[in-house]
Amino acid sequence: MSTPKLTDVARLAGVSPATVSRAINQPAIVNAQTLERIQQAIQQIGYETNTAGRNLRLRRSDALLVMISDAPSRFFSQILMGVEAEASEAGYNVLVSNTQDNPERGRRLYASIQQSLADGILTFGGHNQELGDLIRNHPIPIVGVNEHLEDLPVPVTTVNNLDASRAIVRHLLELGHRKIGHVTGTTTLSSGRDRLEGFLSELQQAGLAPTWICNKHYNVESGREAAEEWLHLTDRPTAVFCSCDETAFGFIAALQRKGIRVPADISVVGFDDIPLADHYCPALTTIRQPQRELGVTAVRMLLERIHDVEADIPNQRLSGELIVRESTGPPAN
Amino acid sequence: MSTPKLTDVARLAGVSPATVSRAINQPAIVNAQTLERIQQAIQQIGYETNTAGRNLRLRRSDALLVMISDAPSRFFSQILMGVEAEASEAGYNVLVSNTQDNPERGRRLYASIQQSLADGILTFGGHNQELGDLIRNHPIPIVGVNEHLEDLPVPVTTVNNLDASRAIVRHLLELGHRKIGHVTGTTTLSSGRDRLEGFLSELQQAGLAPTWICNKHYNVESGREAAEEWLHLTDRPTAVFCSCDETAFGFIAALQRKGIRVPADISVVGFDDIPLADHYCPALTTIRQPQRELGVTAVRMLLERIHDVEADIPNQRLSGELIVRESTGPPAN
DNA sequence: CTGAAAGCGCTAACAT
DNA sequence: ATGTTAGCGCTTTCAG
Repeated sequence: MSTPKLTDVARLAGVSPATVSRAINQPAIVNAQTLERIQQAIQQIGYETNTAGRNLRLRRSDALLVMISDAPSRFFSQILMGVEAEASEAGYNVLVSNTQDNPERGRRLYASIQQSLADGILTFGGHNQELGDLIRNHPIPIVGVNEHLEDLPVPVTTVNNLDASRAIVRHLLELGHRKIGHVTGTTTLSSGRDRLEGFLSELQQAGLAPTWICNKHYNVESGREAAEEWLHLTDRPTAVFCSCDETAFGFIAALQRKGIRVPADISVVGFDDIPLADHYCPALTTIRQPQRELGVTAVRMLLERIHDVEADIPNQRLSGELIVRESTGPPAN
Repeated sequence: MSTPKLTDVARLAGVSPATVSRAINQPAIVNAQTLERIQQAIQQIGYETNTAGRNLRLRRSDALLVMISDAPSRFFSQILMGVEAEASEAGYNVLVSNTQDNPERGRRLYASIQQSLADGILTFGGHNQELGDLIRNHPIPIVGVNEHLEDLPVPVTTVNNLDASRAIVRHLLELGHRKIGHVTGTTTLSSGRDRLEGFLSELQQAGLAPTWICNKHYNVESGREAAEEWLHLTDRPTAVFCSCDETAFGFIAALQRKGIRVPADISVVGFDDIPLADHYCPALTTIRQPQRELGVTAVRMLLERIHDVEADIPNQRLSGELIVRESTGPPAN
């Protein structure tokens, strides 16, 4: 005998299918004894609601779609755990898809919703033109994570990159540094721009100009490349804010290879606080991002959006925490 | 007007719904001109197949479920990318779920299949009793990744941990090391046991006994703890094989903090080849795991399994590659 | 090669 | 409080 269905439960419990459905979805409105009988029948027969049947009837999917880019290393999994936990809590499944870089992306996203493959979409990273056009024409439940989606009417959750970067600069200033540099992240992404802006504005507020701005991306290689540049600088900054931990590691490793000591010769700060940050040598001063919370928040916003696509949902800025470790100290002379 | 359905296309094209269905699913058997007309109608009206409707009818889901544990850092995302790519290629969606540590896991897994939420399951890491009982009673399409599922009749794809570990030991022997130690991974996992076994067997073959076995887990902290132990050893190994890169980093960092130089004072090897390995100081000698390929292979096996649950699918052992970098060298004296 | 009809499993009016 | 009825969108026999 194949998988039991609602009808089987109904027959066994001696009630109509509709009552079983009610017992499952609105137990409150069904007679206590009947409910009891139905629940026993469900147990006995091992009944499980068929998702396809329910979805077809309800015209929804109980699923959230997570769009990721091809570079999921940057604490993607941590955020995903938060997403999964919160979605699961709310009775949603999590679909993962990687068409981020596909030009056809916008159309496919929309299709996912339209064909009730997913009830809402979480998108990591930037966007492309197609997506923009699409969202403007057809409001679909969609929320951005980590990065702003330019001028699109899409609510977004991010860490407060501006404040965090300012805190870093303040920390370095307090240590006595006056010549401070920044290895940027990807500045086509809002996080990269915000971190740069925070860096610049706090410096400016202290009446200082940046000693060095090195335009790079969020990865280890960038750190190594930045180190090469730094070594050739005539006026070297005594402290450098790297836009993410990986970049900081690449930067530090390349410098150490040349005999430069951190923090004795140069102070280095990262951003993210990946697990390794605390165990590097030197342990890395950095910003702790609330990764899991980012995921949780994103899902909450998305669920609101699903509930009411037109709802005005404000962007959420979660605060990062400065973690001071060994990689920063007073300037050399 | 709401989302167009098959009927709308049919009406527009002046054919029956059945023909439209055929045009979509078996274009070959429908008249070329009719097909043309239907395709135009689809374009015009912007039709997308409704997944729930199709799934209900076909009693399947077009989805694969990925079960993950709460510790997804260990190159989880990389493998997931491989999974996503291959699944997507085959027309499947990827669901992510995190009930790994939940004792109710087995039941829920089975439910996922039964209620056609997913057509098959990919499970990362070990298993629990419930899952075992379940699989024995109800064969469901399920494939393991990275770790063997004990004595369960579940095909598994892993890197060849034995051979890789042997290659590491051989490399160290060739450098002249005779006192070699191993910081194990989690030995309740098959990968941890296999790496240990490979280590031991290759040493034995060289007529040597292990100088040091330190029982730990796959994380950075383990590396730090192992370093503490190493420092208190009276007979210190001149080379240590850490069961993963993160452990190696934690180990190296803790040693460097005490003024021990790698590889001058001690050689260290990792396992995995995470992006940072090449950019650490010293760059880490390690085993490169074919992460993406692991994901791809797992999906292929799972699809076979879905096609025929009883099919006899052999385990796949992918080979790892020894990458020699700076963290290993000849022994001190 | 195409159409008519039935039904996958479920839920929500509407009726009692 | 429960049953009856209809139908979500699709595919697939079975006829023609």
